[in-house]
Amino acid sequence: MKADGTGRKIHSLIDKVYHRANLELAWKLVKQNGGSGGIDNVRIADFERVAAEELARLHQQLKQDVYRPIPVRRVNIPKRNKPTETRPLGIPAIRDRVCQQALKNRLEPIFELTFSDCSFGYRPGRSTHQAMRKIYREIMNGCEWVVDADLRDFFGNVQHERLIDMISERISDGRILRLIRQMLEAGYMENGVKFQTVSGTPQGGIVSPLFSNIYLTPFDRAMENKGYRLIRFADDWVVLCKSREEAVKVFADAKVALEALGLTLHPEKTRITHISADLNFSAIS
DNA sequence: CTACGTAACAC
RNA sequence: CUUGUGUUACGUAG
Repeated sequence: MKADGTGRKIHSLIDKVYHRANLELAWKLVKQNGGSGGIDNVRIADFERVAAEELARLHQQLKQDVYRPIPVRRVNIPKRNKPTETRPLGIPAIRDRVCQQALKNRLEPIFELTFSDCSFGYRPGRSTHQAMRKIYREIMNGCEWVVDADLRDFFGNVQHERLIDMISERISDGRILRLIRQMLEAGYMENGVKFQTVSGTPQGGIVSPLFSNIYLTPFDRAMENKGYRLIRFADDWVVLCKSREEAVKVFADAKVALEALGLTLHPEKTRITHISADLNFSAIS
């Protein structure tokens, strides 16, 4: 183990994680089969025995470096605001979710230290409320022009090689890096047909939100280095500007920074506004 | 602070 | 077999 090996090995983190997943599954099972008679103790005991076996197998596979994630199950759900459009979820198997949780537990404390102060999405101790407060503070400082932007299919366009490069700046354990690569390249299953994944990190994966912040941190830094007042929540970000001219420049610079990551702006959800309309992360469009 | 549960919000 | 992360509020038990 190298510099990042100060923490526990990933397979030693599995136990706690699995306990949670175990209970969650047991509960689903009870709800499915129980119905009238309440909790069926026999079924839970039976389930927990199988779960314990699965856990032991997972430990063993990770220790011996023979663990392979299976393709995620893809299901398209309608978007909240627009019922016509759908969003592809990639749902990993329970066993793989357990593994991802253990991975996240290990990666998060390391990468939290590298994240920018302007990043508010999916981060412990940070909320939309805090992001809003920062926006209002900048408006009070005289920033009346708002660049309001969204990335086109961000989760689907994460480039595997770039992401792994970024992770390897802090993680030198080759086993962990191989594990991440396998998760990214596991592919997906839709209507019983297997597809390969050339890019993207599955929406529904436990590590995906963390990956999204790792992937966009170079963008955060690039914008900060230009002196822009960026506030980012996942793939949704705003820059507060003192003039319309500055706002126009933000677009050009953002485009360049995003291009390096293989990302483009969503044209319909990206615009410049003046603070006459109200502003928040939900009512952006 | 931990564990179980409910609800809401963001993406 | 509609997922995930994060935040917040509340209830119960330590």
